[in-house]
Amino acid sequence: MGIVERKNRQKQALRERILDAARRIVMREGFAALSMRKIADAIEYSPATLYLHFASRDEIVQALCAEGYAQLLETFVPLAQIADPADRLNALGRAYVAFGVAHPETYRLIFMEDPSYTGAALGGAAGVSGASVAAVAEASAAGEQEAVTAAGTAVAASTASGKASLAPPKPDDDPGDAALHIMISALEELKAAGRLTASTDLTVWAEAFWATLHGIVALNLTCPVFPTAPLDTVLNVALDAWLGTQGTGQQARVANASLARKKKSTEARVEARVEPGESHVAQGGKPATQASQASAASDKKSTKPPGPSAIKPTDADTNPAIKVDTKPVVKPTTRPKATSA
Amino acid sequence: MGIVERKNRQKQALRERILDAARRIVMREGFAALSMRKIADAIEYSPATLYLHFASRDEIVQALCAEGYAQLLETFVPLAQIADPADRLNALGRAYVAFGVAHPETYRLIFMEDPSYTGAALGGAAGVSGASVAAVAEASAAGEQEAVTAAGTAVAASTASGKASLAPPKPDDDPGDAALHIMISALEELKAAGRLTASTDLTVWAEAFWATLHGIVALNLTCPVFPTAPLDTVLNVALDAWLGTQGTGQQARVANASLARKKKSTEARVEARVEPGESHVAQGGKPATQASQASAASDKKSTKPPGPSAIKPTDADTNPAIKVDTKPVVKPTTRPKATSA
DNA sequence: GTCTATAAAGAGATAGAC
DNA sequence: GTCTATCTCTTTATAGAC
Repeated sequence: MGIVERKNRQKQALRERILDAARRIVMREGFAALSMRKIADAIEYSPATLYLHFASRDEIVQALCAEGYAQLLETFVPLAQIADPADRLNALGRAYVAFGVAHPETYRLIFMEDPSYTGAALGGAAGVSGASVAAVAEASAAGEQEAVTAAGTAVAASTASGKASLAPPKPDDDPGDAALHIMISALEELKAAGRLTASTDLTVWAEAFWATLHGIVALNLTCPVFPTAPLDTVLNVALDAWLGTQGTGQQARVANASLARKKKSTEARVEARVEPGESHVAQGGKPATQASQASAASDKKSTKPPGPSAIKPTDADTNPAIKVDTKPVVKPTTRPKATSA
Repeated sequence: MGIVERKNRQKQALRERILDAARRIVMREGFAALSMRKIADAIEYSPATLYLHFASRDEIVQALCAEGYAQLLETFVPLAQIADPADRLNALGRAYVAFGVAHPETYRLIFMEDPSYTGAALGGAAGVSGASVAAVAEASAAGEQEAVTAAGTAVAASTASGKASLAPPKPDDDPGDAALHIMISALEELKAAGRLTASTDLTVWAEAFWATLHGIVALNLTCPVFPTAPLDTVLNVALDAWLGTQGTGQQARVANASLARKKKSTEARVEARVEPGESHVAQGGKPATQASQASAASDKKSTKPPGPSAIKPTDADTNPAIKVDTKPVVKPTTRPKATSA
C-alpha cells in the first residue's frame, strides 16, 4: 500500500503549501488581503484546487489561527520550567507581549479579528500541534509540585518536565486553557508559599492579568498615538502593579523582595533564569532560542520614538530562523482599496 | 442671503443623515458590512450622491470614529467631578469598560480596527464635539486644585467645574490626550496627598492602566471563551491590582481604606459619589444619567453564563435614551459571505 | 444636486472537461 | 486531482444626462 501513502503525503504536502502561502500573504499584506485567488497564484495552482483541501476560506484562516496559537504556546514551554513562580509569571508576561509584538498579524488574527477565529485557535490548536500543548501543561504541573516543597530546585524541576515533554502527547486537551493553567499553577505556588494572600479567585486573577497583557499588545498594534511611553516601560509598570505589590500590602512586599531587587532592570530576569540553564532546556528536547529571542524582540521596541502619530514599526525581523510578521503593505483590517478607477 | 444659508443647512442635514445611516449599519451589521451602497439605500439616495458630501468611504468611517470618541469622552464628564482621586480613577475605569461593552461596534471601530481610524478619532474628535472635550479637561483641572487642599469638598469642586463646563470651549485641544490627562491629574492628586509613592512616571502609569482597561474590553468583545469569570469580577480584580494596593505596600493600603471598605460591592461606588450629587451635576449643565447608565450596563453583564464558546450578548439596550450598538447580524470584521452561488 | 448607468476590480465558490 | 471557464455577487468610484 505504498501508493496510497505517497498520495496521502502529497496531499498533506500541498495542504501545507497552501497554509504556508496563506501565512506569507497574511504576514506581508495583512489579513484582509488574504484571498483564495492570491493563495492559488502563490502556489501556482488554480483556485478550484484549494477547495479540494479546504472547504472554504474560513477553514484556511482557522487553520492559520490554530498554528499561530500553537506557536505562542511553544514560546511558553521553556518558561514553564522557571522555578520561582513569581519569576515565571513575569517571564510569561514578557514572552506573551514579545510574541504579540513580534508577530503582529498572527496576533491580530488570533485575538483581535473575529470571535470565531479566536475560538478556532483556542479550541482547535490541539489538532495541529497537540504535542506542544500537552508538553506545556505537563511542564507546568511538574514545576508546581517541585516549587511547593522548596525554592531553588530548578534543575530537578527542569529534568522532570524535560522528560514530560518527551512523553506521549495527549492531543485532546483543551489548548485554550493550557496557557491559563500555567499561570494559575504559578499563582497556586505563590499562595501555597504564603507569598500571595489570595483575596480573590486565582482563575479570575489570571484572567485579569492576561487581559492586561492583551491590552498592552493590542494597543501597540492598533493605537498609533497612545502608548507614548516605550512598550517596555509600560509593560514594566504593569508587571509591577500585578506582581510587584500583589496581595495585601506588607506581606506581599516582603515575599516579592526578589522581584523588587532588579526593579529597573528590564530584561535580565528571563534570561537570568533561562539562559544559564540553556543546557537543561536543550536537554528537555525544546530549543531555548525562542525565549531569548522573544525577550530580545521586546527590548528592541524600547527604542521607539515617543512622538505621537507615528505608526510603530514592528521591527522584529532580526532572526531569520523565526518566522516574523512584517508590517502589512496595505491597511490590515479594511478592504483593499480600489487602486485606480 | 437666506437662500444660501438654507442650502447650507440642507447640505449639513444630508451629511448628518448619511452619518446616521452609517452608524446604524455599523451597529446592526458590523463594521465590515458598511458600504456606500448600503448607506445610499438606507437614506434613499444614489451612491453617487454620497461622494458630494464625503470624499470616500474612509472619510465617513473617520467621522464615525470621531463621533464615537466624543461620545466616550462625554461619559467621563460627570466623573471628573468626583472629589476623591482614587474614587475618580475607579469610576473612570468602570465607565470606560462599561462604554466599551455597551457600544461594542463603536469601540471596535475606534480602538480595534485600524490605526488610521484610531488616529482619526484621537486627533479629530475636536471638530465634532470640541465643547465636551474642553469641558472634560477643565473639570478635571478644577477637581485637582480642590482635592489637594482637602477631601470631602465635593460640592465646592463640582460647582467650580460646573461653571467650567459652561465656559467657552477651546475646540482645538488634542482630544486624544484629554482622557489621559484626567487620569494623570487624579494620579497627581494622589501623589500630592502622599497616598501614592510614585516610583514610576505618572504618564506611564496612566497609560498602563488604560491598557489594562482596553484589554478587558477588547477581550470581552473578541474572545468567546476566555474571560470565564463575569466581566465585573475581572474588572474588580484589575481595579484592585491598580488602585487597591498601589504604591509601596503599607502606605497605600492605609490611604485606600475608603476603597477597601466596600471591596465586594460592585457598582455602588460611582453612584454613591455621583448620584447624591445629581443636583450638582445637573446644575453643571450635563446630565448625570450617562454615568449611572454606564455602570448599570456593566453590572448587567455579570449575569453572563460562565461557560465557554458562547458569544457574549451585549445586552445594554435598556435605556433607549442612549444609542447602543446591538450585536451584529453578520460577522464583524470579515467580508460578508457570498449569499448563494 | 441628484440621478442613471457603468467602469474597473475583486471576491468565493462551482461545473464539468480532462 | 487538476484545470479552465464561469457564475454570482460584492465593492468603490466616476461620467454624463437632467
